[in-house]
Amino acid sequence: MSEKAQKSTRARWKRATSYDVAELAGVSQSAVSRVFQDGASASKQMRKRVMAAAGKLGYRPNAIARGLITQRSNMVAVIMSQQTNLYYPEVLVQLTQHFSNHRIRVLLFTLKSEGEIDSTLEQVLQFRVDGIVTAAMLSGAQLATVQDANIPIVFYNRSLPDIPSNSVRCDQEEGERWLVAELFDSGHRTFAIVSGPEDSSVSTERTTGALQKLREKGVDGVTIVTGDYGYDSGRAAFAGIVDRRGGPPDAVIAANDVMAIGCIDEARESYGLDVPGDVSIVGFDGTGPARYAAYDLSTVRQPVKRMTEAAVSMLIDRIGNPELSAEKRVFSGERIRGSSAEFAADTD
Amino acid sequence: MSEKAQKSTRARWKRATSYDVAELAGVSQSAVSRVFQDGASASKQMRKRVMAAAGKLGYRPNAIARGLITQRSNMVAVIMSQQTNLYYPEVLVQLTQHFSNHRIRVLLFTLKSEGEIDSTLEQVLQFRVDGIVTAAMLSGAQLATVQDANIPIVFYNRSLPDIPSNSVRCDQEEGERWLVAELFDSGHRTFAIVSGPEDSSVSTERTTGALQKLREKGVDGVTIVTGDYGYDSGRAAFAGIVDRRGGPPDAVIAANDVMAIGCIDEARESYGLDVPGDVSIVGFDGTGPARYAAYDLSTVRQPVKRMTEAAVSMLIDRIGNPELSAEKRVFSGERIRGSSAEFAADTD
DNA sequence: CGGTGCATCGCATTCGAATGCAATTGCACG
DNA sequence: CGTGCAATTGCATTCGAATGCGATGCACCG
Repeated sequence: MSEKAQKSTRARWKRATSYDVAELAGVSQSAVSRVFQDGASASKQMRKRVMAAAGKLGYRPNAIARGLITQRSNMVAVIMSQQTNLYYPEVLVQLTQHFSNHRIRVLLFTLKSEGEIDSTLEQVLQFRVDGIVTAAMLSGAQLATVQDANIPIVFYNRSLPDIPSNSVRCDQEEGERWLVAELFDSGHRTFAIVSGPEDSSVSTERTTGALQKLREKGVDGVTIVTGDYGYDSGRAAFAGIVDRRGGPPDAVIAANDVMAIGCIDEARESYGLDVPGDVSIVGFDGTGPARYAAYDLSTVRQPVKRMTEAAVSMLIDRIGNPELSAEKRVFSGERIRGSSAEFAADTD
Repeated sequence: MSEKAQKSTRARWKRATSYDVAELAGVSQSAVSRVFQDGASASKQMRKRVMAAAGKLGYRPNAIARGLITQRSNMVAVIMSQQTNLYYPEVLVQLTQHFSNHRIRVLLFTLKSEGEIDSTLEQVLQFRVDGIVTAAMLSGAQLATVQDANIPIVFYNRSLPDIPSNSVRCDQEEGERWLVAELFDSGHRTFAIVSGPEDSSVSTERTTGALQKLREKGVDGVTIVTGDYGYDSGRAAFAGIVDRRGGPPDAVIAANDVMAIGCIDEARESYGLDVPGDVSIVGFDGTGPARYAAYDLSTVRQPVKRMTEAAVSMLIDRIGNPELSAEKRVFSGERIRGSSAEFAADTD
């Protein structure tokens, strides 16, 4: 299996090409090409001869060369902001899995900051990917660039309002409205919000949803502090809230689970508060740690599996037929009732 | 920016090529090619003319075609088992970042099971990647296949003993020895181990390291149960341990942080035990949740940043010079002393 | 036995950019 | 103003596989 010197002894090793295989098998290059294709016509004995020669030479079709002639790279770009990826590794894995079922590979692009998008997009376009899934926001001009290049694109968990584009997302606002309603109905009256980074559209939506319902319920005086989705920023945020209000609110609505956990730890450790006895804290995402017994968060779980499936099939449909009109798919999150639901019993 | 009909009105849209740009600019295709290269010679005015024409046509060099002629795809494959990726999303992000600094892109391959490696490897080879980083184990034959194809490969957190190959890893055994020593020296005498899946080489190494030190200290009667690196399996494992022993041991050594957390929750919730008062539980990895105040794990943090940097530079060196001999780099983990260190004070 | 049709195969061309070599230009200097 | 050298530029070829078209072979039918 590991025999080396097949051609020149020392000269730079060259990989076998379809011509080499053809020569050894005594057939034409076209024949070799056809044997390695799915729907191509080749006789049984031809297959056998070619495969034998190919095996002997360790030949493998060159996907690069194939892509050049077929105009299909069989690669899609997945663009993720650093944050997104850290909190939803699951998304990336699932996308990759689903694409691979269609014999499509994922070329990964991560962004340190939003400013990198332009240069990243340039790279994406150069690699002639067949499509794009982006979990980072694009400007209208950037989207236009992609569309000019005729590359199908699907937005994951974000969408450009009023611009025809494909997107798959979880209804963040609805989820927050539900969380707030639960809290209010179980007796909570004073609220604080820990939002994500300013430039996170997901965070903006969540905050909007929460405020909507709070206004509807007639709650005002809501304290809002900003975090960065990280644990430490959650702890800092809770301290900031207590500081600004001169005491803890009835409930804290964090933009994600990790910050919610940070808030809980800070409340318990630094302020000696009972959670959820003295203060209720809710998160969002429904990722692993939300289930840990020490926290048992009320949260909203995104249906990642169905969302990624949807994104993949939407993209693949559009790769096959670029004329398909734009479509936006919105999924409801799954409501997870954790310990904060006990608040009512404790206080009423 | 978004003007469409540049050529034929309805006919299938074709992307601009270097020939189109050359024609519009009134120069040769070679000139265009050279303008879009780094070290190529082209006069200032040539650059201006070409760039103007390119801008007008929305031209972008085709990385696929370039790869065909230069024999460099500027892509590397990263292979991860599903598990690895879920617990170290950080690794993937960092690898991608570092590679991108060298203008190299990551083509991602994830494995549902070990059985998929052969077909995956076939894909990897077809895409003519310039190199491979694998966080999944390869058999000797599989490694030979890759080496026959002359593709540099670096193993991440695993290595084939006695086979010359490049690897970067964290010294799992050393880390476990340290954890065990700490536990023993602070008075713990009875132990249990929660290992990872059978086919995880990382788990095997960790268990080995722990058993080494335990034997050295003269401890026997160690209960070993198997988990799958997940939270629930951690909880189940702790229950299994208590069941098999007829009571809790002084300390539990989990193969990763998540299972350690599962053990803690089970100990506290289902058995009413005080952790770390009644039983100490340690993990491994030093990922986010280990720091949460409710757990405050003693663990070993892998120096992910330095490890990924090392993997990337090792691979890039070997892409540039395939003759470089094999090298194995081993990093010590960072010892993190959590609450289990308090055990001594509580019991002595 | 001649004719018809289908499956199979080879030839030649194509995809888009890089590059060795030769031709040309530009410039400095004597 | 001629010579020499270096920087530019164009020409032609190359990378490796896919594919339209024509040629061949074979089976089957009347």
